[in-house]
Amino acid sequence: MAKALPKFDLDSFIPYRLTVVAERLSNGLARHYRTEYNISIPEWRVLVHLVHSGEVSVRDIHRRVSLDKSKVSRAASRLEAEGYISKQVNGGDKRLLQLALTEKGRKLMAELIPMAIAYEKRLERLVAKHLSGLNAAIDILLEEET
Amino acid sequence: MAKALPKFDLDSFIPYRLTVVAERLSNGLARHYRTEYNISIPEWRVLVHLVHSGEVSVRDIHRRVSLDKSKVSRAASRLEAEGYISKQVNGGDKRLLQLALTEKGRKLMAELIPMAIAYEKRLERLVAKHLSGLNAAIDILLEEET
DNA sequence: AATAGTTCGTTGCAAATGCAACGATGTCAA
DNA sequence: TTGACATCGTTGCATTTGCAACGAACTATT
Repeated sequence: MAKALPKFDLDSFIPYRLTVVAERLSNGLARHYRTEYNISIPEWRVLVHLVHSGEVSVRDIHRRVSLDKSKVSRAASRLEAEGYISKQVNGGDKRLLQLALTEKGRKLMAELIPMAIAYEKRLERLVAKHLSGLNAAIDILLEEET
Repeated sequence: MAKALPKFDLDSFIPYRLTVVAERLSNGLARHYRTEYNISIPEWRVLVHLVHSGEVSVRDIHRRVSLDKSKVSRAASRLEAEGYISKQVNGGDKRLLQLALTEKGRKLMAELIPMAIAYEKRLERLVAKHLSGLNAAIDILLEEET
């Protein structure tokens, strides 16, 4: 006879639930700008960061938007190849890059951002009643190390 | 002159926030059972599903646990190679497999599940005040198609 | 019984990922 | 100045991923 294992329900397990819901939402949004603009999620994050941040290094982005620096580097290369951003070495510290949106990149974001905002508004309407609880919980979990 | 782009803050963007927090929590937990037992997240999900589900096909797990069927298939192969689960063809419908925990697998889960429960309790304590809002919001987002 | 269509699990493959190593550059102390 | 050490962005590489295609097995219609 096998001894009984502790009861455990994956469906109510917070890490699992968060992963599944995050995948759904990210894919839902990514579908929009992936199929129409051929932009991946790492690329999207880099672009977003550049919108309001002037000239910025790979390291800045890496720290700021939760992306491995190799991801940032590769995303930046693709974006530069597409003409959405410019890359140049910093005058002061030559190890650093200065990434910035090009005009083409700015035009792209002028389309993508409203789309993202609309998506977000829709989500917020959906969870309206529990939005503050959701955000408070996420904030707590994000502060917690590990 | 560049025209101003719409204001957009990634840090308050729900899909982004959920992705980051989900990654943190999953990695936090996975570190435990990856380094000590060499079990990946897909493997973990398969195992969990088998605990309370008797004999089950790849398709069942795929649908139940939000894993691509190729992921389930590969996870199952690894778990079988390690001796944690058994695989055999269903007598009735020979396309289907019957996956089941072995005794070794059951012993493994007798250690992993309490660890997961402890982790979850800790998370629940952290967000205690906002737990119901968090769960309600996730439920809503999960129901929503896309 | 034969055919067409569906579903099962596996596999091939291109792309993405995580991580460590690397060269180049910068910092700091002796 | 020199040398040891840290940091920047890139790259190499093994692993994982997502997706489509596949053979095998089942179903349904004729």
